Amino acid sequence: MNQAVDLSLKKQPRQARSKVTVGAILEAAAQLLAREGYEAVSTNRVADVAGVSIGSLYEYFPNKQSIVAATLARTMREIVDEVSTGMHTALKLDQQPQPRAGIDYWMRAMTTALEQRGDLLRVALREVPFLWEIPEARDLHESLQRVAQEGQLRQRVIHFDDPEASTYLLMTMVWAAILQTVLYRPAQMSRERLISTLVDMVLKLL
Amino acid sequence: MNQAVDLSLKKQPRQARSKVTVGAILEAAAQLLAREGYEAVSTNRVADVAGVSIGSLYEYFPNKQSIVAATLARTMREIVDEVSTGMHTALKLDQQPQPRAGIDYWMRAMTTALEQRGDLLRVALREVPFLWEIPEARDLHESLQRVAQEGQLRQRVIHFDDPEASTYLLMTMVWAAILQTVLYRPAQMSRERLISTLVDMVLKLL
DNA sequence: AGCTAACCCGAGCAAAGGCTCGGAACCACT
DNA sequence: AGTGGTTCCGAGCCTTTGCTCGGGTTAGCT
Repeated sequence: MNQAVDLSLKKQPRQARSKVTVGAILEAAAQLLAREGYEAVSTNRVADVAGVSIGSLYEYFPNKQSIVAATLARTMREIVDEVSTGMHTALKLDQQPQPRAGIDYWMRAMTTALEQRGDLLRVALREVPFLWEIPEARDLHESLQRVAQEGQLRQRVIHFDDPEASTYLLMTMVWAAILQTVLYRPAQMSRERLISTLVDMVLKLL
Repeated sequence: MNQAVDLSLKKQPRQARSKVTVGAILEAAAQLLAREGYEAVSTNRVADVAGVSIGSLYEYFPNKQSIVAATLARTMREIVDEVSTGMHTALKLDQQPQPRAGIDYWMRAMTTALEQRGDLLRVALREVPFLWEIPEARDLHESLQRVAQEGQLRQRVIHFDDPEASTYLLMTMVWAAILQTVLYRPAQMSRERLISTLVDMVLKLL
C-alpha cells in the first residue's frame, strides 16, 4: 500500500548553523502540519516558513516524506517519554493503599501529553498516510501495551476469564477515549469530567 | 483547515446507462481506495478502472474530492444502517431477563459491519483529510451516541456519578476498541475473543 | 592569507495530475 | 426521419510541486 519511508538524513549537520537550519525545517513542518494539514505541506513552503532555501532543505532530507516523518517522530518520542514515565510513576502509586491515586495520575499524564500536541496529532492521525511506518509511532502503541501488561502482571488486578485480552482492551479503550475526547473536544466534556469518569470506570473494571 | 467538500452531483443521471456510469465510478473509487490508498486515487485512474472516460466522469462529479466523498458517504450510510438496526434490536433483547444476549448481539453487529469494510475504512480513517466533513461520517458517531443515550435512559443501568459522561465514554471506548481491533488485527485477538471479553467488560460496567 | 569542507542558494526542469472543451454517438419522442 | 436533450469521449492545457544542479558564501584550520 505504502512503500517504506526513508527516515535517515542525507547528511549529518556538523556546524552549529546547519543544526539551526535543520531545526528550523522541522519546526516549520510541524507548524504547517498543525495549522493547515498534510496536503498543505509542500517542500517549497516548508523552506519558506523555515526561512531557508529549498536547496538547503535537500542538503539534509532525501525527500518530502522524510521531513514530515522526522517531525512526527520527534513528537512521538516526546509523547512516549512523557506517557511512559507517567505510567511507571502511576504503577508505583498503585502499590499504595489507594489505587485511585495511581490511575488518576496516569490518566492525567496521558491527557496532558496529548492536549499539548492536539493540532499536530489530529493531522498526523487523520491525514498522514505513512504514520504507522514511523517506528516512533509504532513504539507508542507498543509501549502502552507493554506497560499495561506489566501493571497487570505485577498486580493481578484484572479479574476476567481472559486476562490478556481484557488488559489489551482496557488499555486500548482508555487510550482511545482520551484521544477521541482530547482531539475532537465533544461538547460539555471537560478535562476534569473526562478524567474523573474514566478513573471511576477503570476502577470498576479492576 | 480544509474547505468544505462539494458533495453534490453536477448533473443527475437520467438515463439507465448514465446511472451505470456513475455506479461504476463509485465502485472504482472504492476499489482504488481500499487497495492502494487515498494518494493512489487520481481522477484518470478512477475513470480507467471504471471503464469510462475522464470526460464522462466530470459530467457528474464537480471535482475529485466529490468522488471520494460520495464513495465514502455510501459506505458510511450502510454502516449507520446496519449498526443502528443492530443496536435497536439489542435494546429490545436487553429488556429480557438476560442483558448479556443484547450486549452480545450489539457487539456482533458492530464488528460485522466494520469487518466487511475493513480495507476501505482503514484508508478512510487514516488518510482522507476531509472525512469528517462528510455528513454521513459525522452521523455515524452521532447516531452511536444517540442510541447509547437512549439505552441508558430507558434502562438506567449505568451507575456512575456522571451518567451522561460515562455513557459517552462507554460508547466511545467500545466503538474504538472494536475499530482498533478489527482494522489493525493485533496478534491473537480473534473475533470471538474480542466480543466475549468486551461483553464481560461492558456487563461489569453496567 | 590560503585552503578545504561544510553550508547555502534559487532558477528552473520534469513529471504528475486535475480538469476543460469541442465534438461525436446515443436515446426518446413525435 | 427529424430534433433536442443526454451521454460519452480523450487529447491536451495548465498548474502544482518534488527535486536537481551549478555556483556562491562561510567556518575552521594551518
